[in-house]
Amino acid sequence: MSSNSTQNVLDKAQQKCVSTGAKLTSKRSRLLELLIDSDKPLSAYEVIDRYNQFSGQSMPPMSAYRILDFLISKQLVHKLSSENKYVACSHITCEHEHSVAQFLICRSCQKVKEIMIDAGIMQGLAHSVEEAGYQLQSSQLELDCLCQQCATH
Amino acid sequence: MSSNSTQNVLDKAQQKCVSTGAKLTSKRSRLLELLIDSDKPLSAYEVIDRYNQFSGQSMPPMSAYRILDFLISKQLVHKLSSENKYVACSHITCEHEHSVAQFLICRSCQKVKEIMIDAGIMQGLAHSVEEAGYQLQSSQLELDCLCQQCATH
DNA sequence: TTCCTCTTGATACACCGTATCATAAAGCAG
DNA sequence: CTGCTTTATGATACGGTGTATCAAGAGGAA
Ligand SMILES: [Zn+2]
Ligand SMILES: [Zn+2]
Ligand SMILES: [Zn+2]
Ligand SMILES: [Zn+2]
Repeated sequence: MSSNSTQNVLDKAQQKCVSTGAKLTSKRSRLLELLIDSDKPLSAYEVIDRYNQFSGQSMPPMSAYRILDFLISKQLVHKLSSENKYVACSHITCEHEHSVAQFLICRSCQKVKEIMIDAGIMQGLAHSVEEAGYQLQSSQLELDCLCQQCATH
Repeated sequence: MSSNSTQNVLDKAQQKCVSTGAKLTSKRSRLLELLIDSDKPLSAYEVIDRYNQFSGQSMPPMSAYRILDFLISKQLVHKLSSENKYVACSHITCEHEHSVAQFLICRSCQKVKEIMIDAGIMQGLAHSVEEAGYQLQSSQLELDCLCQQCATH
C-alpha cells in the first residue's frame, strides 16, 4: 500500500524518465515503489518475492534484474555492492543533479541513510589514495555503521 | 612454486599462530601461500581450484571456508566484502599491531593494495557520519580505484 | 498492415555459501 | 599403551544468487 508521499515520488520518477525518453512501465514503477516503501535495502530476490506476493504473478529473476538495472541507470535506485542489495534513491524529488552519494548501513537493523559527505573530506581521501599510487574512481562509500536507535540499545 | 620471500612470510605466519596457541596446519599454510602468491584477490572457489590443481586432491567448499575464516581470525588474510574475495595481509612480517586497514581495488586489473589512511581523514569521515546520526563501526574501506599501471593505459 | 524496437517471460544452468553429519588427527589422563 | 576429548577436515546435500539464451508480447512508425 503506497502512501501519498510515495505517490509523489513515483510521479516525479515518471517525469524524470519521460524527460530522458525512457518509459517507467507499470512493473518498473511497482518495483521502485516496493523499494521506496521498504525500510531497508532489499535483495533482488526479496524484491521478487514482494512483487509476487502483491501481484499474484511470478516475475522471473531475469526480469527483476533488468528492471533494477534500468532503475539504477536512471538514478532512481542505488545498488549497495557490499551487500548486493538495492535501495531507492532519497533524492528523487530533489531538483539538483544527483552526484555520487555515500551510504551509511546499520549493521544491526540494516537501515540505510544516503548522505553526501563533505567534499573536503572526500578530497582528502582521494589524496591519500593518490599517495599510494592509485586513483579513486568512485566515491560511493558504503560504511559499516550503527544507527542512532541501535546505538542506544 | 613459492619464492624465498613467500617462505619467509609463511614462517612468520607460523610464529604468529603458535604464539596464540593456534596451529597453522599444512592445508591452512597452503591456502595462505596461494593467496600470498596471487597478484589479485581470489574467491573461495578460486582458492579451491588452485589448491586442487596443485595437490591433485579435492577440497570441499566447507573446508576452504573454514580455513579462510581461521586465517582471517589470525589477521593473516582479509576478506573484501564488496567482492567476496580474499587477499593475504600485507603486514604479516611486520612487528607492529595490525589495525583496521583500507583496500584500494583496481577496477581494471583487480590488483589490491592494503594501506592505512591518515587517522585525521578517517576521523573526519567518522565525524561526517555522526552528523548524519550514525556511528561508524568499521573503518575498513574498500575503494574503487585504478592502479597506476592501468591509469596510464 | 508490416516492420522495427523495446520490454518482459520462461527455461536452464553455473556459481556461491552453508547446514549437517561423518571421519581423521592430535592432545592428554590414566 | 588405551581410551577419552578436542580440533581439524571430509562428504553430501541443499537453497540462494546471478546470468545466458531463446521466445513472446507491446508499442510506434511508415
Ligand atoms: Zn541517490
Ligand atoms: Zn539500526
Ligand atoms: Zn593486513
Ligand atoms: Zn590495475
